[in-house]
Parts: sequence; structure tokens; C-alpha cells
Amino acid sequence: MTADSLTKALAAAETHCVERGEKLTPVRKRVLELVLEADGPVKAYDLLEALKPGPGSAKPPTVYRALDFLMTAGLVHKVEALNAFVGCSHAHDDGGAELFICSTCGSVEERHGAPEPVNAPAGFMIQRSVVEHFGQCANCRPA
Amino acid sequence: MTADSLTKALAAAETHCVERGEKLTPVRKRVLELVLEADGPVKAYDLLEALKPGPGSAKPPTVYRALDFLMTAGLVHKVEALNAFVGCSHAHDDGGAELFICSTCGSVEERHGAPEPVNAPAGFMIQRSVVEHFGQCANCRPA
DNA sequence: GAGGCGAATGTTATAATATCACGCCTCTAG
DNA sequence: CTAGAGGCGTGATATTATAACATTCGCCTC
Repeated sequence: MTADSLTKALAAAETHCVERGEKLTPVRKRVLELVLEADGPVKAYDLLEALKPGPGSAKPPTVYRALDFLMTAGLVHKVEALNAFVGCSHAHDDGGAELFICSTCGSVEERHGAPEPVNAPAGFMIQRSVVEHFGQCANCRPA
Repeated sequence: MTADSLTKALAAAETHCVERGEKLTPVRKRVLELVLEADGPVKAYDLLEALKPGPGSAKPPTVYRALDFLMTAGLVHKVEALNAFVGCSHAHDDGGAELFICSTCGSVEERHGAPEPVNAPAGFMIQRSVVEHFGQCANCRPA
């Protein structure tokens, strides 16, 4: 992500939060910035490292609280199979995203509106879906 | 799962392993039994507790190695979003399963043959998919 | 049977991920 | 003012997972 589009994404995120009646505080904004800057999924403890130029500050709860907030706001997704997090420049309040993660270069593509599974057991009411596909993206795909 | 169908499932698992040229050793069999006995997803450290009636034995690597084996054999699936494991009485070598997990009663339904997502980015070659749906099963669904 | 190989397991330690509990600060409504 | 809520700092700890090395056992060969 370029510096320019990063700035725009942060501004959009701020707007998005305000519309929801929530605050994008400095800590939260900084975490979002770090996640968006990354090329691929980021680990919580890498964020933690990045957050502490100063000595004592930035303990685990700091980053986990920020990530919880950002996930609830739809600005960040957790990649469950990696215990890592990816940013989402175009915030969306619908819970579900479908992730395509390249195992080679680490890039993540996000899609929305995955069709309801036709296979669902009768009467099952889906509240939250985790859909993550791992493989090779077009660039990394072997010839 | 009834005691009877558990016995049958273990026998089937044994056959399945032999066909693959692998051994369902006592530790592996015991872990599979514990996973199948459980009503829902089981945590690795709960298995660990269950494995040690005796004193010293059963350290984390024991259960993780057994689980790795069983997952590779397709006898057990990991629920990534819960860091837990579910058994699969009908072994299948195709990697992918679609899981429907009831957040209320913990029951897990498994389906196969989820259609390839139509949304995949151009040229993306999927190697492994994680598909987990959380919600309420027909029994637990509020009226 | 002796020796050696490989797979599986035992054992010790530690890494990596995540949460709890408590207290302080700041803002704001009343 | 003051009381409550939200956000954050801080220390401790819980939970999940792996690394590294030693040991055992079956099997094959000589």
C-alpha cells in the first residue's frame, strides 16, 4: 500500500468509526496503520514490537484490545488458520469475508458476498462464517 | 456416539490407516477414541489431561503428534477458529471439509464437496480451504 | 544373534498466543 | 462537583504449540 492510499484509508476508517458512534483513538489508529502497511497477515506480537519504540509501554492487552475494536468495526480480519490479522481498507459491517491467501508471497485477497452454502444442515442458522483459502496466487503459481 | 459405533469407527480408522501404509498405534488410537467420544470440539490440553491416568507420561508433543497424524490421515479436523479438534468417523482423504458448529450445544456437522468459490481471484490455485460456520443448529435455534 | 536403521515415543524446556484483574485517567452528563 | 463509563497502563498468568534431544522398538541384513 502506498503512503498516499494509506492516509486515505486511515481517514476513511476514522469516518467509518464516527458513523458508528465510536472513536478511532491514537492507539487504535496506529495499530490499524501497522496492519495496513504490512504486505500480508501480521502477528499480534509483531504489532506489539512495532508499537514500542519507548520502553515500558505496549503490553499484550493494548494490541489485543485495539485489534478487537478494529475487528468489530470491520476494519481488520483475523486469519484464524494463521492466528494473524489482515487489514481491510474498504470497511464493511457485514461480518463475513472470504480470504484468499497466497502461501508463497503472503498476499491476501478479500472477497465478499460468498454464497450461502447449499450444504447446510436443515435448520442451521449461520451467525458467523470463517472462509479461508490457501494456495498460490496468479503471480506465484508454478508454470 | 454410542460405544458400539465408536468401536466400529475405530476399526474403520485402523483399516483406513493400513490401506495408507501407516500404523494406528495405541497412542494414536487412544487420542482418536477420545476425540470421537467427545460431544463437540476438543482442546488439545483436555486430551492431554484425559491421556494421563498414570503420572509422568503424556506431555504436549505426544498429543500434538497424534493429532497431526490423525489430521493427515483425514480422521480428525482442526477447528481453526476454536483451536480445537473434531473427529470424523467416515475418513476421507480429500483435504476439505465444511463444518457447521452450533455455538449453543457444541455439536458439529460436517459436509463435503463444498463448491469451488466462484469469487476466487483470477489464477488463484487453491490448495487448502478452511470453511467453518458458527451459529445455532436446528435443535438450539430460538423459536 | 549382532548391528544398524527408521519410525514412534518419551522428556525437558521454551516459544508463541491470548486473557484476567486491577487501577488510573479523562471525558461528559446530570 | 461528582459519579459513571470508556479507554488505557501494568503485572501476572493462562492457553496453545513447538524445538531439541534421548530412548525404545521392530525390522532388516549380515
